[in-house]
Formats: sequence, structure tokens, C-alpha cells
Amino acid sequence: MSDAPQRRYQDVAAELRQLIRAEGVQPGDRILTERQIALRLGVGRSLVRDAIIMLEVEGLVQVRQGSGVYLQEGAPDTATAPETEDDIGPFELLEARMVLESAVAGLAAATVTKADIIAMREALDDERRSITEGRDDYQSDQRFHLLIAEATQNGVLVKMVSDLWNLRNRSRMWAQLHSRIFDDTYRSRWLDDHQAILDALRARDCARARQAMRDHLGNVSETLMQLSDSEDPSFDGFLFSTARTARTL
Amino acid sequence: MSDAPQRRYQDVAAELRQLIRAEGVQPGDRILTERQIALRLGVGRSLVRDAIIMLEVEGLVQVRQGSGVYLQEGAPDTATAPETEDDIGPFELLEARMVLESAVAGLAAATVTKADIIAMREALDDERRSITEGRDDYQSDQRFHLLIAEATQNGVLVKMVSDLWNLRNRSRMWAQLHSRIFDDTYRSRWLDDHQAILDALRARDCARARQAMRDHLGNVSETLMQLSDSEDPSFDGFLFSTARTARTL
DNA sequence: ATTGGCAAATTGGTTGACCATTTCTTCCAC
DNA sequence: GTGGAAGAAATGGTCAACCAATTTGCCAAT
Repeated sequence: MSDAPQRRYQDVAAELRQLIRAEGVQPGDRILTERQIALRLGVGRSLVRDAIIMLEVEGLVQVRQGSGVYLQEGAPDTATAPETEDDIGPFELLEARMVLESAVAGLAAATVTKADIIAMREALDDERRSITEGRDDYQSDQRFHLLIAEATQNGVLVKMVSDLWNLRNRSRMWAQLHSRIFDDTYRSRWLDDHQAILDALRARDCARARQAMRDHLGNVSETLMQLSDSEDPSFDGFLFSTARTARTL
Repeated sequence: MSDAPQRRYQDVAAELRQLIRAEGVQPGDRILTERQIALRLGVGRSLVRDAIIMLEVEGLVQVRQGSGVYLQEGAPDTATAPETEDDIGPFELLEARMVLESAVAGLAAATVTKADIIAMREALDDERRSITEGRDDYQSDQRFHLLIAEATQNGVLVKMVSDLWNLRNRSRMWAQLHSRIFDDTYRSRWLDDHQAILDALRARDCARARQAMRDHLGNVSETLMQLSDSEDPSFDGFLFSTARTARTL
């Protein structure tokens, strides 16, 4: 995707998370006031407000006017989950997609409607066109996967799949890996995978849909693995063997 | 959980989503400027900025200084997914948890360490204490489920499970349902479920762990179904039969 | 000693002016 | 006519001052 330099409030949010952990704030407790934080981090208060809104949307804190900012009850330990902001490894992401999307595909096979099938077929036509025209565009790919989630009629599942794609689109490492794909052979293969998934959905065969999605993401993983440079210190392939995941699904 | 009146920027964000849809903005296009939106909606620009940050964190838009605000490529159709802000039905959420957490449990069985097991056992001890002391507190329940996700060593999966619990904790309808649980029998039963999951994880039995998690959430669903008033117009149980889901997993 | 209410302090909310960056326009040199 | 540089316009970023809601604590009335 395009450039998009990080916005400053995101850095401040990261510092703020760290600060919350350092202060040993417990869930339900009040954290420092906006003014104190601004002073402490040496930034303006509006920047702190922006950062707090980010943490609020993420569900980490709760804001009450006239009272203060409170650490949300039941928030994951700030000590154990600091990687929200770190860049996410492609294979870590693929493993998560394998876990979620194959189960979603299985469910979708039980709930898919004729209209869903038609929309999916259009997405695949679009993808085929994209490949032959040499467009470097993953719109239709993403659209196909989202349509599967939408077929479950479950808004929460749609949001989760959508979130995963957002993570991918924002990942530095993924963009880096993606830039190495100069061969359209891969995309054709993935299109075949998609067709197989669609066929399974049309047949309303849950087990086959699940298996087809698993195979597809396994293929993607394999391709990316070949393209990866295992010498890169941030290479995370060895940690997330999709073979391991496939065995447990 | 406590009161927490909605913050104004969230309303503005909702209006802004609607505005984007009404204007027919396509992914990749630039939306109205902050000043135009402020004028259009009759609010201050800072409020618009706050709303935009929310949409940015949600992955719907992208902000570029000096240039404008752009609709993120590959964002889910603003027309088809307006329910992000609506309250989420308990059974819709339970179905999503069934899909995700059972797969996560299966994977965790392959990756769990001794330290993980110990931490989980402590969480269950805490839960047992919580029940006998009559504390009305779901901290240890949530903690147990999060520990399972953490055992996969996959930060993305941890974040997804954590997000699901956040949704639950913020759900009006869930709070309403929860307030009807006056009988500790349910919680004891769920504790037994948890123990069964832990046993499967200790045995590193993927299939059994998956099944135990599925059964557990099935039990929760059944209990809530009995507590539900099917006359309530917002009752969504009929839409999300967990039997349907269980068949496909 | 308890309680009710009032006032001050604290806290987040809002506004408007100004800053930094990007984009668009214009005009001149070639 | 074309290319490019300069500058004007537009856009998001930041800040400081002020506003509104909430909490706290004191003090008088009971």
C-alpha cells in the first residue's frame, strides 16, 4: 500500500501504554490526568487526548468527564500484551487467518445464500480480470474473503475477518514481502484456490469448505516462505509453521 | 459494568460514517475536509478530528497531513457493515466465540507449556474461590480464556480473543442477561467445563480441547437461552442457534 | 454526631488562532 | 510549447485559553 507516515498520537499512545504499565495501574483504577500525562511526556494536551481516544477505541481505558481516565476492567495485562503496536509478522498473521477463516468458511457453507454466491462469483471474475490485466491490486481478493464472512450473517465474525485484513494492509513486513511477488503464477494458483472454496460453499459442504480454506492459506504461506529471506532477523516463519496449525484444525 | 455515558465523538463518528455512505465515496477517494465536515454536521473541528481518529483506528480511513482524509482501500462496504456501533447480541457473540475459541483451544493444546498450565490452574483456583465467596466477578473466567489464547504464542489470536471479551463487557444486552444469574449452579457447571478444557490441554489432546471448549460455550449458550425472554424484540437467539454452529466445527 | 447543601478545586470538553506540510497555480526561462 | 521553480492556497497538526461537568470537602443546621 502507499506511504502513510505514522501519526504522532500513535507514538504517544504507545508511550502512554508503557507509562500505565510503569505506574502499575490496576484495572478499574484511575490513571494520570491528561495534563499530568502531557507534562510527563512533554507534549501538548490535545495530543494526549488523541492518544487516549485511541486507547479508548481499543477498549483499554474508559473516560469520564470531570472525573478522570480509568483503566478498563478486564483489560489484558498491560505487562503481557505489549505487541499490539509492534509490527506483526506475516506468518503470525497467516496462522491467525488459518484458525479463524477456515472455521468461518465451514460455518458459511451452512448459511450461504444464492445472493452471496453470486457476489462471490463476481469477486472472482474481478480477480481474474485483475490478473490478466496485470493490475497489482488485492481488492477482489480481500472482497472475496469478506463476502465469505458476511455469508455467516454474524457481524462479529465479519468484523474480526475485516480486522485481520486491516492488520495485513498496515503491516510493514507484509508490504515488503508482497513487493517480491513478480510472478503471476502465484496469483493464478490462489485464484484456483478461491474457486475451490466457492465450489465447496455452493455445495454447502462444511467440511470441504473448511479444508479448502485451510489449503488455500497453506499455499499462500508456502509461497511467502519461499520468498522470505530466512537470514532476516525479523523472519518469523520458523515460529509459525502452518503445518503445525493445519494438524490441529 | 458501570454507567459510562457515550462520548460525543462516537456519535459524530457514526454520523460521519453515514455521511461517507451518502456521498458515495469510493475506497481510495478523498472524503470531505475536516472543516467541511464540521460545518456540515454543525460541530467543532476538534470533535470531527476525534471522530476521524476513531475511524482511523478502526481502519476505515487514512489521514495524510496537508492532503486530506482518504477512505481506506479495501474497507468493508460502508453500506453492508453499519453494525459496528450497534449493540451486539449475546448469541451472535457466543457464536463468534465458539468459532474462534474452539479453534484456538485446539491450537493451544499443541503449544501449551508447563508455565501456561500452572497459570491456568491458578485462574481456576481463583474462580472457585470467587464462587464460594459469592463474589460477582468474572475476572478469573476472562483470565482463563485469555491464558489459553496466550498459550498459542500468537499475538494476533490473543488480540482477537481479547477483543471479543471487550465487546462482551461493553454490551448492554449482555449486562442485562447477566443480571438474571442469581444461581451459582451455573457458575459451578462452567467451572467444571473449564477444568475439562484444562485437562485436555494438559494431555495435549487437540481434538479433545477443541471439543471441550465447544461444549463449554454450548452450555453457556443453553443457560442464557433459558434466562432469555423470547418476547423481547431484540432477542437474537433464534438467529444464532449454537447447534447450527456446533455441527460445522 | 449526622446530614444536607453549597462552594471551590479538579477534570475532561470545546473553541479559535496559528503552525507545518502538501498540493495546486502561475509565470518565467528556455 | 515545455519544464521547472516560486508562491499561493488548502489541508491537517498543535497549542493555549476558556467552558462545563463532576468530585471533594467544608460548614452550618438539625
